[in-house]
Amino acid sequence: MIELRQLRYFMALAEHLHFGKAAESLHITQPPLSRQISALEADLGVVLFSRHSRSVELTAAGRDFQQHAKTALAELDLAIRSTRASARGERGELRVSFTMVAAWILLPELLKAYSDAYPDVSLALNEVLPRDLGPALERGEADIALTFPSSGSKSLCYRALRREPLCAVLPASHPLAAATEFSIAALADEPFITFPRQTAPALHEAVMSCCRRAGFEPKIRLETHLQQTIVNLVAEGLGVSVVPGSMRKMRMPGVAFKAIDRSPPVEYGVIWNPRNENPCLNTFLRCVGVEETGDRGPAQV
Amino acid sequence: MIELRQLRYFMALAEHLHFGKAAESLHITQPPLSRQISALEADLGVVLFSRHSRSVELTAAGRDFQQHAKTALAELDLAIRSTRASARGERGELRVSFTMVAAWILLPELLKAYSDAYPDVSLALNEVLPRDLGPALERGEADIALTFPSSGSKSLCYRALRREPLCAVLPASHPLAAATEFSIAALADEPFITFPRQTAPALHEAVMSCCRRAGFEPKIRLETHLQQTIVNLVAEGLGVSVVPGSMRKMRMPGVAFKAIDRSPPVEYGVIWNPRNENPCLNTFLRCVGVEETGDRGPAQV
DNA sequence: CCACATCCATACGGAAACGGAATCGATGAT
DNA sequence: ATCATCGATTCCGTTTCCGTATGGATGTGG
Repeated sequence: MIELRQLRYFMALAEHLHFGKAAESLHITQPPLSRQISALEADLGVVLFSRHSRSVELTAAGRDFQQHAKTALAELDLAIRSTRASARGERGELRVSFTMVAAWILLPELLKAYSDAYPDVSLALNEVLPRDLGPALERGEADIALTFPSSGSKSLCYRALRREPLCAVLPASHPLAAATEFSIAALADEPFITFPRQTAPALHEAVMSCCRRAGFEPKIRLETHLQQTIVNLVAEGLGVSVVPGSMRKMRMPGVAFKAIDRSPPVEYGVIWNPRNENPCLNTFLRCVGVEETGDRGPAQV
Repeated sequence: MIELRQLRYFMALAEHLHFGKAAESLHITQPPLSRQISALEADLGVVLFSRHSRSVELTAAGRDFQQHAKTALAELDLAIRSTRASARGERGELRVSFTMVAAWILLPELLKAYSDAYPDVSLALNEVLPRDLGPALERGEADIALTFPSSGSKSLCYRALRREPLCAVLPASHPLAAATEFSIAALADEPFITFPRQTAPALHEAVMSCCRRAGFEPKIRLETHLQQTIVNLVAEGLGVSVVPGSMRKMRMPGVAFKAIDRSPPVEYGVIWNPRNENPCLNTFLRCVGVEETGDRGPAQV
């Protein structure tokens, strides 16, 4: 059976066309080289070199073998370097799941920084509902999720990356839309558009405490999952809402955003599965400033 | 240093994802397989398989390595098969030199038969003057020559393949052109266009003996090397000539070909260098019906 | 013409690598 | 709790490989 040693020896001899010189370049002596070349020729059943009295030269078949062996060895070298890069998380695939809200504030800058630092990692983006992030990470269908803190499984890790205040959103036609002074308490009697609690418990709690602090319990008229759908419905005049401040970036016509005094911060961050062995996950976490503690503790919710 | 054995073992394990089954498929026991995989991982500095309690699976880097290793092994297999084919003369390059005259009669059928039988041999055709055939073969610049017998070097081999009679060629405007009865003796006083003797001694001798048998010595007006140039000059009315019968195929307007009674045959064949190691030469010779006697005797001239 | 140098092939001995049998340790299954 | 499964480890006999020394063929220079 042919071995790589024989190929390496062959390539050296094909280059030097002299057993002594080739052996020297391989840091071995001449007899082993002679034997390995003979063994290779015997395995192939083909004479690769014609040994004349004063010269060694490649046969036609030898030149053919040299061509192919060169590409085979190059392919093998590529395999080694590529695999090492893969293991270092410098190449491969990272599957990023995110909710639309996170996309507005976190996604662009994080992905820009990461793909600049690791251009050989292909990014597979997938926007999902907040409630689907946890299961996707658990099942290994995604490597990292960008969203608010999740009350998901205890086996996932979470690190906060950004905080921002909430803001009220109301139809542009609403009397309060043009007011210079705004207090959330003014919305006490307005119909609210919110989302189911289990979709994003932390965000839901922030919205609720915002209202309670102003002394009222919101009257919920509609519930839908995605924040941008909420803004869309507000634009249609169906109600008002309280959403993360970065939703302003939507620049949706027909709505007005209003800052909320002493708004509780809503937090965004990354969630991942510590059992995930994708090396690109480590490079990503390092890139976004998460020091890997190595602990596999549960997510901080 | 990585060896092919490790790649083969790796591929088997990557396929079976079970050390016992993979070892069985390799006709070895499990311990050596474990060791070789470990050694491969150590050489790469990369963990290729994640061994869990009840399952073995490829890591991301392992999948990457599998991809590249597969193509590298395929390239190597291609190298082996291609090299063996090369050695059998089933692929490679055959450099065929020939004179124009041989091209009319020998070249098409021989090359058709050969390239049908050996489609992976690329043919490099090169038309040369007869006097250059021998040196080209001697210097290894050509593998085979199609021409008439050469008085060239004693180190070359020759085998006859075809014989044909000579024929006279004269301008269409010549009084003899339309004659039904023709004898070469009628050209005794015509200016002849021939070629230098050393260009093709055997053919030259045949032409001369043709005339002498008719009782005259040709009056040579012009000499040029190539037979078709001779026919061109005859068409211009510069003289007459005696050329191989297959020159009729030129269908040159302005000339008439006349059969010669009891013409001495002119012979065509192949010339090659017995020291030439190109395996395609052997397949070519076998293909055209030359049994290789293995003797390295001089050419039969 | 003969001694010599060059170069590849071959013979032999020690070292390293390999494969096989037995065993260990960990993990699920019954 | 017992057993079965599976990969890792240990130990040993065999094979393979490398290095030194030598052989054999060829070309060179005195």
